[in-house]
Amino acid sequence: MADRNAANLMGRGESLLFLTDDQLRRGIEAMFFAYRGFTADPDRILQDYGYGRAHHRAIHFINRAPGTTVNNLLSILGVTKQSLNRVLRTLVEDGLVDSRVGTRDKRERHLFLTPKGAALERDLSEAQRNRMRDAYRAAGPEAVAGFRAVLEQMMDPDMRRHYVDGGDGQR
Amino acid sequence: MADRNAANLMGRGESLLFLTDDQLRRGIEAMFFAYRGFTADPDRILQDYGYGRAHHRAIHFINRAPGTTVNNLLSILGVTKQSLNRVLRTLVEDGLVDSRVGTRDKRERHLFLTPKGAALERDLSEAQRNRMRDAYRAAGPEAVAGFRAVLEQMMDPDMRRHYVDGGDGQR
DNA sequence: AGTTTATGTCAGCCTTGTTGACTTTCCAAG
DNA sequence: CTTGGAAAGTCAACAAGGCTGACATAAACT
Repeated sequence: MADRNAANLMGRGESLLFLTDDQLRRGIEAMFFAYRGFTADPDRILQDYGYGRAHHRAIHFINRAPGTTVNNLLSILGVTKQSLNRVLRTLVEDGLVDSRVGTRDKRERHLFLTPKGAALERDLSEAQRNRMRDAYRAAGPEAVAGFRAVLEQMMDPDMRRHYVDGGDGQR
Repeated sequence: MADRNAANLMGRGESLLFLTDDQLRRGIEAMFFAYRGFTADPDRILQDYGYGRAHHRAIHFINRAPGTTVNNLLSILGVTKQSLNRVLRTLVEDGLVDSRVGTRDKRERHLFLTPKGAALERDLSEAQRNRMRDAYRAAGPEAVAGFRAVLEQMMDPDMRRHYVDGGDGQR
């Protein structure tokens, strides 16, 4: 606690990186402010439908891995099944998600977006992609690799696997 | 909508960046998973105190700019005063935050961390800094610059000012 | 057949966001 | 010196989306 401005020499032979507390604080605040920007556009769209971020997340990952089970979704989203169920139920009721009983294991439900659900997904992801693309463009190509590298390190190790492979369908 | 895998040539003469929908999707998911990791450690600590993320955010920005007013905090946090007030009230009641009536303008309240509040702040920010430092180290120095550059672009423009300058105290 | 495990559902609670209505305190302009 | 408006705070009601606990059903394993 005495030497709060300790410098750090990186072992990669590339350059000197000063990880002062103030540098780290800026990184922390950058995450906070950027995440707000990141979710702002979808949030606006969702409001028109009476949905929230939880619905967006469910729709996103069902779209990425059609036919995924509820349990798989749970492990990705990191919420309780009760919490997810509430969101899923409204999406099924509103005809955005199709929930089909598993053939191999009838305990499971396989989830799919209906055409209506896929339409909303496109709206949401297009807005988010546009924001991401603009940020990438303004920051430049080298920045993108660094961005992804740091974020990947910031994840909990368990989550990294959901991130790297595209997420299984119904195997 | 026909050409979903459109390639993008960056105008910087540096390199070719392929911003496919899949590349952008990975960036989006990286943000989602990384933000969870980013908040996981503080969330655990806060639970012991019966506080939530809203308390953390208030404590963080009061620490960064001691003597800041409620209104300034509102513009940084982007919530309603009723929402912030509830959080602030519990922090004052619990003796973590000191709310002093302004001398120049007695309508304003200037906010400070008490020693007890500063202690919790250190706990929280130390955990978060450790996570950030580890991620930086593993990703390497070049990555850090890119990380910060992309995040800065992802913020809403209004927020960038709170990010760049350290945040005013009582001017 | 009976127990255990996996999965999904229902009910109720908490935090933290929202809006709306209102009061108090104060500064500053007419 | 009065009045208009900004800053701060309060109360009430509500919604989203976390949580835990209790429970139902299907499948799997003795």
